[in-house]
Amino acid sequence: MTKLSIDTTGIRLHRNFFTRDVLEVAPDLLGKVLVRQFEDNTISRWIITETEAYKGEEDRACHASKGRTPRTEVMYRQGGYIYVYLIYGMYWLLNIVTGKRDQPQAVLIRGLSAINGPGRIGKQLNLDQSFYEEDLNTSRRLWLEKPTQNTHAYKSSVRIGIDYAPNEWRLKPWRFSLI
DNA sequence: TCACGGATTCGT
DNA sequence: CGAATCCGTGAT
Repeated sequence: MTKLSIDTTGIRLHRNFFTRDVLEVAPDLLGKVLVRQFEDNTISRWIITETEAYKGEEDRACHASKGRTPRTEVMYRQGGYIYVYLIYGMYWLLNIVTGKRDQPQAVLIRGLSAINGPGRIGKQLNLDQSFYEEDLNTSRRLWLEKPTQNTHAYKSSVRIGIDYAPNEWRLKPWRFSLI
């Protein structure tokens, strides 16, 4: 007798979800599921609880404000790629590229269920430079899923750690978190 | 080739 | 509040 199994995993989010404007995608990522398959094939899932939007060359808090460089190159691709970078020589921060091609945007994943702080996320997920430009559509080690039941309520506030940016950009309420 | 500073975190 | 820790960036 064959036993039927029910697939309880969510449905992977694909290109069209990420190719929208970052200010739509950043809050929409709240409640979605980040999935990491490690080297030993174990799979972990977390709910995204906090994000920040970085939008275009005009946004002085966005790395792309320095233009197209080897580091920011991936942000100019269409949505659905991973942008990781090392900060303070210690932490790999996880970003998701959004928007259409040549619209340099990304969402910083700032909080996950049970993991607070972007630096700790990179450590827990064991991220490194090899994740730069990882394709969320096809990757077997990192992707996102739409959960069977979603959460909606969230709040917005100002972004953190960007005191170097002029007030016009520093004060944008582009940080989103589940309530 | 060099100097600077950062989308952070932790301990004092 | 200061240290840890190192690479990308822009200037020399």
